[in-house]
Amino acid sequence: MTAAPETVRRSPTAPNAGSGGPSGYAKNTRSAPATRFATRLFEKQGYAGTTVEQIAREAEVSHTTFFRYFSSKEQVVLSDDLDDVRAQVIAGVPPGLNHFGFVRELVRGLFTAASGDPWASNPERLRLIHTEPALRVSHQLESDRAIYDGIDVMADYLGVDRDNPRLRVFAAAVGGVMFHIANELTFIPDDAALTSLLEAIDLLEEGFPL
Amino acid sequence: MTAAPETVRRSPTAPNAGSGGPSGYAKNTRSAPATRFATRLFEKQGYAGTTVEQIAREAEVSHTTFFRYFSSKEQVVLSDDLDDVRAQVIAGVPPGLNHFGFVRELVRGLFTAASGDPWASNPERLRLIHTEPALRVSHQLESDRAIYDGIDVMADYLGVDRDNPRLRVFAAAVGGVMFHIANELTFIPDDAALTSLLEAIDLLEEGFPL
DNA sequence: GACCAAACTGGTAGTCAGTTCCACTTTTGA
DNA sequence: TCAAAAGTGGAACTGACTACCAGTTTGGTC
Repeated sequence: MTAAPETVRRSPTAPNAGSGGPSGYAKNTRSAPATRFATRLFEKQGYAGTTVEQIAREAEVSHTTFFRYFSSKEQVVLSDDLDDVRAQVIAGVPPGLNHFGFVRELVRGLFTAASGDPWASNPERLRLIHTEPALRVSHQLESDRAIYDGIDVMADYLGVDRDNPRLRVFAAAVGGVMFHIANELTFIPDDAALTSLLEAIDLLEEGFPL
Repeated sequence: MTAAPETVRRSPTAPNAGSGGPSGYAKNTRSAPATRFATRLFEKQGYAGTTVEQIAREAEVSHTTFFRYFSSKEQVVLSDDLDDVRAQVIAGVPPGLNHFGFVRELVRGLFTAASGDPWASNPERLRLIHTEPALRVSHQLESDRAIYDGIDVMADYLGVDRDNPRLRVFAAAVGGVMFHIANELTFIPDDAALTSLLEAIDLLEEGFPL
């Protein structure tokens, strides 16, 4: 019955902000240092082999404080600060497209946003998400939530009912495909990766000839 | 560096087998009692509100023993004994179909198998998987693995390369769609549910007209 | 500059999942 | 019948995560 603790993202003044030199990541300014230390430790000792205690020690905070900034160990890796950018991308899709056009614009925009952000496209981060089951699972859950939100947005955009079963199945197919490709690619977000994503959407539109 | 503990499924003689009366589930005979007690407790106290300790006590085993039969708390809910049946279904798909035909047969067969198994189609079980984030996520991860295996099977069946990107994207789309529908439906596995699944495949084949 | 409330912090002391180790008992089968 | 194999429980541990609480820092305000 315990309420699921939502992703904590308070706005404290600065947990230890100065102690790590200039950040280098566009990530949340406050929690960036812990994130950087964590990534370094994971790289050296593996995800499971690194304790929250160690991360906290490196970042020179207590583990209590660590959990004030990240709702779980996983969130050090998963969380980014792209929510606003994502919202902008969604709002910026030009009107008049059909469902495939809408999705293509969305994919292009979100991809560009992610690859422009050093933390979101950090290769070690992506490797961890790809490799570590716990991370992969949570990441997938978050992606699912995003897709569910996306369905509503797309329904409004297209002027169809949010419960339209065809739309929902369409979104599920897109989601499945995007997620699959994101996991297949070693995921250095370059042009080739974007091309793969868009070609997959072409396949959907063509009804999957083999 | 700790190796991920694979889903434990030993074959012990009988952890407490007699103590619960005749099973009623087709589930693994040995672990069935614990499963049943667990389900009952989850129903009463919620998933998070029930400790492994309590389940073990109800089943009259130690918590050590509990973890010998289930690799995690989640597995009490998730695990089933349908692996053999699933393999039979896959092997039984008649030859000569194209990729859509193959998938339709597979869905039909797997659906029938699952709905014929009292534990796999147990409504409380499905409700828990649907409701509890941790369960939902692990379940999805397992399904992902199944789809990856399915890709290889389908590639062999169709006589195309296992790395064929079109095939892989196709499988991902099918997986996404099936999973979505399985989660949308309150999932009493009746004829209507099977129809929804098959109609979703039709949509894929038609290239998603809206 | 003194003062107060709000925001942050670290420490302690939990709970619970999951693992390891070991000694003991039961089952099995030659 | 007796030894190996399989199964079990207990104790002790690790690590994520929470609740509580007392102390410090910060940001206005007069």
